[in-house]
Amino acid sequence: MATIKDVSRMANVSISTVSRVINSTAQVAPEKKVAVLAAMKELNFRPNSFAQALVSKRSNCVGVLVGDLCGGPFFAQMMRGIETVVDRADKFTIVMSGNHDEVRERHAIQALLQRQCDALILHSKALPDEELSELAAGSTPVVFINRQVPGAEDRCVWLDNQAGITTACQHLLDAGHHQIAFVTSDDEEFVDGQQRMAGYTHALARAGIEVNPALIGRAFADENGGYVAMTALLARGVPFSAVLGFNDAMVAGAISCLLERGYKIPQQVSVVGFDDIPYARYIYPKLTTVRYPIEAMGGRAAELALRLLDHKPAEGLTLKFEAELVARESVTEMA
Amino acid sequence: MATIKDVSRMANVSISTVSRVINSTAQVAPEKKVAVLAAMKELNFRPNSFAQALVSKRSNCVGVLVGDLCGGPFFAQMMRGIETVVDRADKFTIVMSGNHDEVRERHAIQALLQRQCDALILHSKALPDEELSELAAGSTPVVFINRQVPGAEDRCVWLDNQAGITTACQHLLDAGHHQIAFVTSDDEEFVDGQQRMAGYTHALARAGIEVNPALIGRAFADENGGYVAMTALLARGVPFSAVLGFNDAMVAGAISCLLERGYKIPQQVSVVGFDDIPYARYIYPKLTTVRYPIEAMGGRAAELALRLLDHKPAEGLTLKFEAELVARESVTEMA
DNA sequence: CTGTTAGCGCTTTCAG
DNA sequence: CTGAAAGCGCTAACAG
Repeated sequence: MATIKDVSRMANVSISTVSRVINSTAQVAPEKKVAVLAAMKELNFRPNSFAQALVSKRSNCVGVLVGDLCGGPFFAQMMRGIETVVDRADKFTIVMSGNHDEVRERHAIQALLQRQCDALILHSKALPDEELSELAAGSTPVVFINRQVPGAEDRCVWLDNQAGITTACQHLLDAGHHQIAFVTSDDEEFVDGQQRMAGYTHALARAGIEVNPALIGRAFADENGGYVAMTALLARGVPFSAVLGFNDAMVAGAISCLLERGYKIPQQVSVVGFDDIPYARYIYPKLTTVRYPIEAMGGRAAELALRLLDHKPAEGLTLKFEAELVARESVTEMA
Repeated sequence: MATIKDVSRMANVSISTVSRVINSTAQVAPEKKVAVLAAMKELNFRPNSFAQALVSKRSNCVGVLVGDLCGGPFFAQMMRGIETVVDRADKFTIVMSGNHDEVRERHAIQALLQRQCDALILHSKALPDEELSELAAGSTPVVFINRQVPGAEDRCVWLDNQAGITTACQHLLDAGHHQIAFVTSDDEEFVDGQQRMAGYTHALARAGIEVNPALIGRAFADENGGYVAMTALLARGVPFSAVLGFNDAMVAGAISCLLERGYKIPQQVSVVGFDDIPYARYIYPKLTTVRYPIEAMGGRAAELALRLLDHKPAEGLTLKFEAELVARESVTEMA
């Protein structure tokens, strides 16, 4: 790789001058500028980003902690949102997976910090609030996505889970359903789970319906879990005309289970999911769901991070997002 | 951030000694070692990776070019395979998306190179062979995944597409099907498409069946394309008892179309896909498909890259992979 | 075993 | 407008 020295030699100028044209950090005589540009092209020169980072104390990288890129399209979409805006700012994104594990999340954050990322965007599920707010107090700007860290509310981009489920549930209520089963996560510690449960309870309460515990199925929040939870629900024999799901994945599993047992969807049971994963429209029948605007949220988090690291004011950036209903074919009016 | 100097001062040793304990690059008196370790912990010292990279000419990063992390689980799984082995080697992975676009792929590779990645793993679809082999001839080790670059065969990790489709098709043939439709990509330039088409033709030929062009549906290789292609196929009115798909996504779309029109699957038409995406088992009915071992392939590519950058022999690493049949419920014997 | 020293490639004062 | 020079934090000879 050619260095700045090679360029300066070939262009017959000092390295400072080369540096100036690289960074347009000061005026340079047009003729010299031309010579430098020519030499750069000739030598196929690319400034060494490590040397730049070392001296300028800027890596031009924003580090991102995700759960698991393979767990579904969720994090991939989030990354797309982030990358789009980071890219536009001519910076890089560097990702690490925490796999929802405390030790690994901590390790990943350390690694990101050691790489001197200029800012961090964290989707941490496993780390305690204290640790996170301590991090937020450090010198590197940190923004949290999908989590409300006490004391760092102005750095948290989040979705109103409760309102989202309420929307979904209301849609079912509006269609005349009263016996609505809820298939949800079995992780009691999981804040999203609590909030969504609250949304379900809230919507029902508003409609004057009491929650029937027998209509709540819990399992791991993936397709298989949805299948398992639905199997258990069916075994209880308590009738229901609609199913609300913690997420589309669980709902896909639940639908599989229902279909296998000969239920007609939506004729016999209506179903609504949460997330609007890309496959939602290819599930049979096309899934009515509530859209998790994760890509937009990722973008917003990135904008916030960029503002913070530029010491620009971050006012005017909306941090709270809402899930909107996407009506497709898995819900029908009660007879 | 504390520097090596701070540590050396606190531990009353020279920076060289600190460097030695950091890298265990030479023996250090036990007492001093203890002192250094203590100081490092006390100061929460993390070596500046840019300084390390600058002087040692090693970034400990492997760069990866993917198509689009959001396009489905494919690249995410590939990344998981890669990250697992890169992580084990205590190195980092840095990803960029090329979005199957020539200009962006080129730009991403340049960016990766400028970041002085120690090695590159490329999933390039858009760049011409020449450009790729030129890259491979450069000083940074490059391995290609999912593409056979002439002259760099020992750096290409690939799937035998033709054999995979042949396997899938044979499964249908074995079940007694003779009229097998093929729903495939409409991109004639696309090598994978050509190879899979060849596999279809080959399997049929081997069974003494002539290919009927009216049984081939082409469209963009995603779910929507599958829907479109199937619609067109049905419109032609040529009977078929089974459908083979270019990938699971297309097949999901095709199934949607069939189901909508009241066809029973697999009773009236058997279906087999290609890829075994995670959702394959949640598609209704559970999809019989052929597994694309992309995670394993990613891992293999990473192993190869690691060997290359360590100048270790790469013999013994299998570069060619085969897709294996995963029989589920979307195929049935002909009456 | 240990300290001194010379850079890695680049940015940034500071004098001209 | 331009060049010289001083580092950024670290590793790797090279002498002790």
